[in-house]
Amino acid sequence: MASFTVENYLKAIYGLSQKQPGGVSTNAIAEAIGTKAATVSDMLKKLSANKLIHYKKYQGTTLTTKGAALALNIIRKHRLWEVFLVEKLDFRWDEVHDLAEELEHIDSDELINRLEAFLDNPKFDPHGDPIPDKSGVIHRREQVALTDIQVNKAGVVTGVKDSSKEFLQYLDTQGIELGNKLVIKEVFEYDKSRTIELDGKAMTLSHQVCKNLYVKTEA
Amino acid sequence: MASFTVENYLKAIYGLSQKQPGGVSTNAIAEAIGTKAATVSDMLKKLSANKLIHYKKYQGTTLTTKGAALALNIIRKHRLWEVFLVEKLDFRWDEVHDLAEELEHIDSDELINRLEAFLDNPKFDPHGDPIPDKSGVIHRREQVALTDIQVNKAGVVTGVKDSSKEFLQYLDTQGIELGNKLVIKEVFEYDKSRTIELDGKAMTLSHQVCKNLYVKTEA
DNA sequence: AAATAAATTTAGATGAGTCTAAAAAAGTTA
DNA sequence: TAACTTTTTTAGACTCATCTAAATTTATTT
Repeated sequence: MASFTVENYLKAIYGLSQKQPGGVSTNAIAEAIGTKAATVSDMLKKLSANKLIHYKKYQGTTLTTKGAALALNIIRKHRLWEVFLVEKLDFRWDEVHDLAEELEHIDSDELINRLEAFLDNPKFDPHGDPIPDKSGVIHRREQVALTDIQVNKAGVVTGVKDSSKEFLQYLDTQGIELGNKLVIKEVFEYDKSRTIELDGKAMTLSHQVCKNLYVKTEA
Repeated sequence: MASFTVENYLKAIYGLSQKQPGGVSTNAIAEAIGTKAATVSDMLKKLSANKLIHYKKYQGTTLTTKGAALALNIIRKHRLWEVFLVEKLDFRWDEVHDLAEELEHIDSDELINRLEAFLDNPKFDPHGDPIPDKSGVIHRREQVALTDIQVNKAGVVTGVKDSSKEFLQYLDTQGIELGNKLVIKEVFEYDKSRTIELDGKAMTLSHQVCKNLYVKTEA
């Protein structure tokens, strides 16, 4: 079995390669994991020897099929545990990340499959991120950032791009949560802020907020 | 926070000191943990330096108040997770030990307290072992081994002394589970086996089985 | 293209937890 | 009590994941 540490590297590489397709840089991994580039360099050699990544010195790295499968399984576990924490133990969506980071390393497919069934086979985690199925397949939702839809278009809040505690708590203060229906009422070119109507209430959201909020529009 | 390894040492020392009061020997710990005496010796020095155990070279060891509190918290987590696995995820009582060994190291009192509430504050785990409360207090049940009750006495099965997979599976084959009512019908002095009546069915249990089955008798 | 800057890798060291082999202490037996 | 056995500890070495400092490669700028 991959160690705790190896799992974290694979997860980090997966996450970074999603954000910016192409090889992932050593420095980026170091920053994501909170370690030094030298340490990452060492580890990349080891991961490569284990056929978990494709790696050529100075060239950046990508996951192999095997590495990606492991990463997806960790993400699957992370997201299912998050659902458990929110749905069953009443944690808030901004509280569950760190706990899920621990729980995701519990090593048992049987456990996670039963947990999935117990949770009624959820397809998305509390932040709207899709949960990979047993084979590692992710069904992505068609969703766009609030910045990408037109005035008078309506949509349903389906997820967040930034799932930091700070952003989630900000959304809470505004009463914005997954499933809310909203309509873009006006776009201010000056600062790219938008006014929206959410559950009948009007409010203004900054460009930064709109960039990080995903909605599904009706056709 | 105590490391995974330190937690396992404390748990092992706690368990061994319950079985045989007095100091716990280095060899016993080594066997319990599946490591070598030399390794344990090293670790005992470290635990002692951290004031988790009382330790004098060649003398055996006991937990300090601090060490015992940590051990009890781990046992609390272990047993609550076992309840979760059996009650919510439908694992059998012989399947949950190893998973709970992993889950018990998840580091969050908030998590475990919420889990406890979610499980309706169970007082015993699936093997009948008592669950320490938030302060580490264990409410022991008055129970005795089947070997210690007289012919014609009745009792309710409340726990097992041996919670090995093998013993639990044997009990399953005999249809014996926690909560069953039974009466001792006869004791054979020859091999100390007993015949009992359980849910109306007569059966014979060996001395070894009787030693490892706890019952609560009516007054 | 040469010089400079940034990113990456190598080299050598550290701490945690483990091991084997050997030494020392405690316990047992003749 | 002397000899032997068992238990425990010490000594020295190994692996994993990390670090800092220095060297190397790649990228950028003039």
